[in-house]
Amino acid sequence: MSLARALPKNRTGDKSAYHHGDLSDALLVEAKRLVNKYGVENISLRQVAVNVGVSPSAAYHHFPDKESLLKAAAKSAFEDMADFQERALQDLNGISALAVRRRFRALGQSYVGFAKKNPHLFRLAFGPYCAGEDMNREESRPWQMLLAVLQELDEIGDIHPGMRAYAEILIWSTIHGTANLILDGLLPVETVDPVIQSLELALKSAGKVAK
Amino acid sequence: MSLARALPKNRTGDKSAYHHGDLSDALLVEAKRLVNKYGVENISLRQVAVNVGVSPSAAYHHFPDKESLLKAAAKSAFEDMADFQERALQDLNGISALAVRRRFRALGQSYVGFAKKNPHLFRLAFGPYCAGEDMNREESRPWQMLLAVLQELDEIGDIHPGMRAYAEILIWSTIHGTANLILDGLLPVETVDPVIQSLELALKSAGKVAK
DNA sequence: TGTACATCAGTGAACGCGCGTTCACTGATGTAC
DNA sequence: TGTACATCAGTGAACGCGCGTTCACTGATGTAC
Repeated sequence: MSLARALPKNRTGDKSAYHHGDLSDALLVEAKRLVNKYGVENISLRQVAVNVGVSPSAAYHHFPDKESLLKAAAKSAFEDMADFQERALQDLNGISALAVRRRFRALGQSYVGFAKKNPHLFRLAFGPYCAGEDMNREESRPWQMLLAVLQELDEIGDIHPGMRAYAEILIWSTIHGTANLILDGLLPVETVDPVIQSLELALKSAGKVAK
Repeated sequence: MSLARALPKNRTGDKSAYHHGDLSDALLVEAKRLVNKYGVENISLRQVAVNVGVSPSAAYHHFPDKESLLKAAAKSAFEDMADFQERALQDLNGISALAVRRRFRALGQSYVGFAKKNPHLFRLAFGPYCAGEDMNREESRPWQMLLAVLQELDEIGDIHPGMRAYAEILIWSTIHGTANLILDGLLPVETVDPVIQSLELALKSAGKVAK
């Protein structure tokens, strides 16, 4: 019995189960696992199937082709990141200015934190397999979380009126850029805190921009 | 005679030349061309060689393996971007505050402009083939250009002392993030100008950040 | 409750393919005398 | 200037490989009567 075969084949643990039970999900999970380990360009449908304990052709009953599987994985990875950020905010309740600012920082830190912890998943979530079509910024959870925290930040007077309009986009770009540059080895991890602090500073008080 | 064979084989145009003349460079150029057309994960050493009019094995006299060729291409793509930015600054001389600010904007715009124009090359330049080892931020031309312009911006009083320390990193992160999000289809191209303007605003005047 | 049968979700062999790389080779070039 | 020869930079056939996908199949499941 091969190692791969020894993996559980279904939810109920029925050893002789011919049908997997939740193959669709199992393939997705294993695909993400392999992507995170080797990078999206280094994984094969066959490997995913074999690791799940199923023949490669079985996957075609659940996904029309490899690309579909990877797209599903990308979408799921994006949600994983949103979960990760949500967990980071979980214990930071409170309505004090201090609490609000802590939430703002946690949002940025968790964004970069997820990328650092799961670089290949992070790349998958944003790369060509997710971008476009059904991926909508406005409706994504990370975006919504950012909107909410900025709203709070605004309410405690931490956002200068002149900075309000493009605050979301400025912040998202900055944090996303920081995450990417860190993954590329072009910025050290330590830069994330100063960057976030600079953003706070920038939001709080801004003069008029010259022509 | 195949189409590929019809390509010029050397610099002097000698039709019957057995030796190419500058195969190393030709491979590099063609590799970049193909990457830019199909993305780095979709090109093969063989295709590069054939397009240049040479047998696949010939490449091994110039690069130990495919990875080396791609690394060289990545490095070259990065320099292409620097060239692109330099050209953008070329006609923006002058020492007036207005001229300085124009240069600052041009730097950001050309960064995103290059990415937009050559998305796959941009990704190659930053992806896993360039990151790390001999890629040094401090010494890279884009970084040096940014340093210079920020210095100028500082001299005309457009940078609040509190923002000076991390200005470079903040700006690079932001512009890099904007470029990436645009390529991913998560931000429209039009956001680049507001983002740059927000940055200017942010730099110019910043209060103290609360604890 | 038992049986017939349609449907679902697997198997496993096979396909053709293009890939990176190796190897023995050979034509062209440049240098020493 | 001519010749011998080492070196350089190509060729092309071959290697083994793993890939995505297809196909005819079959075991398991669920439903109608």
